Amino acid sequence: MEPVFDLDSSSCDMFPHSDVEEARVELGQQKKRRRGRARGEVQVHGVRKNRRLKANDRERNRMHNLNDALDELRRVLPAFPDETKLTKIETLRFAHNYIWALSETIRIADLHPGAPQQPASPAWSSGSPCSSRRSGSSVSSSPSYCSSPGSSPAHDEYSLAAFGFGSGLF
DNA sequence: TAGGCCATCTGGTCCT
DNA sequence: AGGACCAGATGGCCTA
Repeated sequence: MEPVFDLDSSSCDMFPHSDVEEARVELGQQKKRRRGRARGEVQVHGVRKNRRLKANDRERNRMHNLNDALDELRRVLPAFPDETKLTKIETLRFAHNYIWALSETIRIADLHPGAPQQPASPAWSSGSPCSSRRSGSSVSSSPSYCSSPGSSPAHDEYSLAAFGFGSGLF
């Protein structure tokens, strides 16, 4: 039922256009092969096709910008030695927890000006957010992640666990 | 091989 | 009218 188009071959002549080929070459140069739904699955012609191709281009750029922003976010988050890159959802959740933990640090410092403070950026000596993330349990279903706006990621302790360390990421 | 993650395409909707 | 944003669909890559 589903039309099959081989994107890596030139057998798809639904869009036998040079701009398509250029995009393919460009993407290839960018180390990423074109993936996902085959272009030309839905027939579009003339001006409409042109608009579609431009819209695809913009959408691609938009997603690239979004990914760049995510990379920026990964860079300012505490790094993990020899760790693989956080996934998108992990990055967002970790950032959420991290911000919360920093806020807590400030709050506690305000409450107890003289007391020694936990470092805002603890040394990641043990555990990692990724060590368990690909081992069975889904990140998105992790029980320790709190998505409700008013509550904290970890209510009863301020520790690495607050960042999602230890028992799964979040 | 199944499941997770991701890039891309696509059409719809909203905004300028 | 055209661009931005969004969600669904699709299929490739990778790991357990």
